[in-house]
Amino acid sequence: MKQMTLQKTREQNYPEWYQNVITVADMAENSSSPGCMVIKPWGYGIWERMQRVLDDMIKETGHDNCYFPLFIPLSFFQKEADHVEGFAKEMAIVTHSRLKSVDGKLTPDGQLEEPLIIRPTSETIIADSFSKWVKSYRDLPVMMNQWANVVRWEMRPRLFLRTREFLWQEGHTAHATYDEAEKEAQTMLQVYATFAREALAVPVLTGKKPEFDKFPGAVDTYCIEAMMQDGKSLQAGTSHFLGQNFAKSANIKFQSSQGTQEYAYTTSWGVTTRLIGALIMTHGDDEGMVVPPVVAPHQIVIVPLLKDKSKIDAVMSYAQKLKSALSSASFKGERVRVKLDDRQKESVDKMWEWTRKGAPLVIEVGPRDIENNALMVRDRTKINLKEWKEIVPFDDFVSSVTERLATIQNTLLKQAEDRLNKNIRNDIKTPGEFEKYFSNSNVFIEGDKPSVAFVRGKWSGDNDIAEKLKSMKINIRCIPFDQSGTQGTCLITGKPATVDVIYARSY
RNA sequence: CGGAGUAUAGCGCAGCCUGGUAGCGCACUCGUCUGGGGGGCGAGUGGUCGUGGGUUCAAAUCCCGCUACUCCGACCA
Repeated sequence: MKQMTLQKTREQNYPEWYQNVITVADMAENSSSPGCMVIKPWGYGIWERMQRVLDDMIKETGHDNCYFPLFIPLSFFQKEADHVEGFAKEMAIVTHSRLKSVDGKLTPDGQLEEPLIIRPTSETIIADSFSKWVKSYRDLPVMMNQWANVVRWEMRPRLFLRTREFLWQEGHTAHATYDEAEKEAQTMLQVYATFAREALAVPVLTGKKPEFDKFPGAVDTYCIEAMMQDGKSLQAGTSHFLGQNFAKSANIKFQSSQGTQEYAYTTSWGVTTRLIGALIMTHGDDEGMVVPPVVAPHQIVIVPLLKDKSKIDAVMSYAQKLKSALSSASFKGERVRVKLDDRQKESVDKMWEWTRKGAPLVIEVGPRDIENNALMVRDRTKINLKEWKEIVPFDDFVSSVTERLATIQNTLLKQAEDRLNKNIRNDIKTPGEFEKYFSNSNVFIEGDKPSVAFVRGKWSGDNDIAEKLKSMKINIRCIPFDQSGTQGTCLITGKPATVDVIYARSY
């Protein structure tokens, strides 16, 4: 008899299902500090894997890691008008430096001359350093990245998707020319798209944000957008071409080869722990989490069956033998990550725990397997099929493990890709059809299909449609790079239009 | 910050209307039988019922305030 661990399936209530997955996979929980999360080992392990893979890609493209302060003087934000306006409503501000006891109550004391902002993003403070480092065109480009935490005082937090404090990487670069900086912003967006696809098995659309939805202070904002299982869009990464805006406000100036003084062109780009949310909503199922092998902290979990006490030693040494046999196997250039779960728990419970956590392969080994020199292999992506469990000869498993992990990674990508491709409507040509399509105000899943997903259609380019979009609860997610160039009708205004955009509900 | 809801054991809930000294399922501990799709049987551990006040002989229960959380909106990665 199958027992449901999740309280809600995706079809019953998608937002609750999302929370349930995080709980049953033991990835994170709400902290007693309001709006903040505790990232637990399985969730943090996934983040560490993301960091490892992406960090290599960032370094391969010529960037170095460094670290800038958590505190940013308030005045720095005043230097860039759009920037301060964009972030003003969500800042945490340090105004005091100590506590004193007043009538037994601890009260802030030692007011600071100038308040400090806990960084919501680091453009201003990094630009300040860049201005000291850059004197000559020979000092350019400067290509930096930092892994850090940031704080944005969100009103309605949701684990991984929107929390007051979150972890991210933020890259910041400065260049001598417009073209070079623009190219850098594009390059890093492609790095993100490749990372999402190949490491996370999350296919994304790439494009540019419309003018009214840019990063505050940017000339252009590029983004990768992923489709969640409920058809909503999640911005999974952004890359900004900042032009000379921050260079001018922070005075990043250099002498050119012609001897003239010029302002640098800067970029910034980032991805966050929100990607873990993207992973859950892309691959999770009604049993829990499913983690793609590339980012799985443990790709293979060995669960020994130890109930027969007379055979504990034999089973454990057989499990150890398996673990060491696997240690020579590799996947995508890295040693295969194997966990032998020897905790004092019921083996069936351990098996289900790793299933809920989404470990790609769970291997059970027991007395029977020693006799047959075999193992029981469970492939997380086949949970609803008969082949979920499979008895495999020991040597066959060891020699096939790389291929098995590759198949799981590919299966997850293919599923996500199919969902993305099947749920982009290209055939909506008039405002009437468009309004009808999005008339369903609540997003939900029917069977395995979202009720409402993406529409690829025309936009006139008018920037004063924000109200109209808001009333329909949709956004222009991006202006895709691959434009068709065809003529058509703007789905919002009804005017003639040539620009293709992606319309969708979003997180 | 606006709208709605919730708050009782680690988790999910009942009890509240009609006040009388705390209950169920899962989890956890011990024993036992099981054993590769989430066990069975038996015995246990665990709660000043979110918080402050009021009514009452008596409050989880009735009244008032506060806080937190969840969902919907606005805002955002």
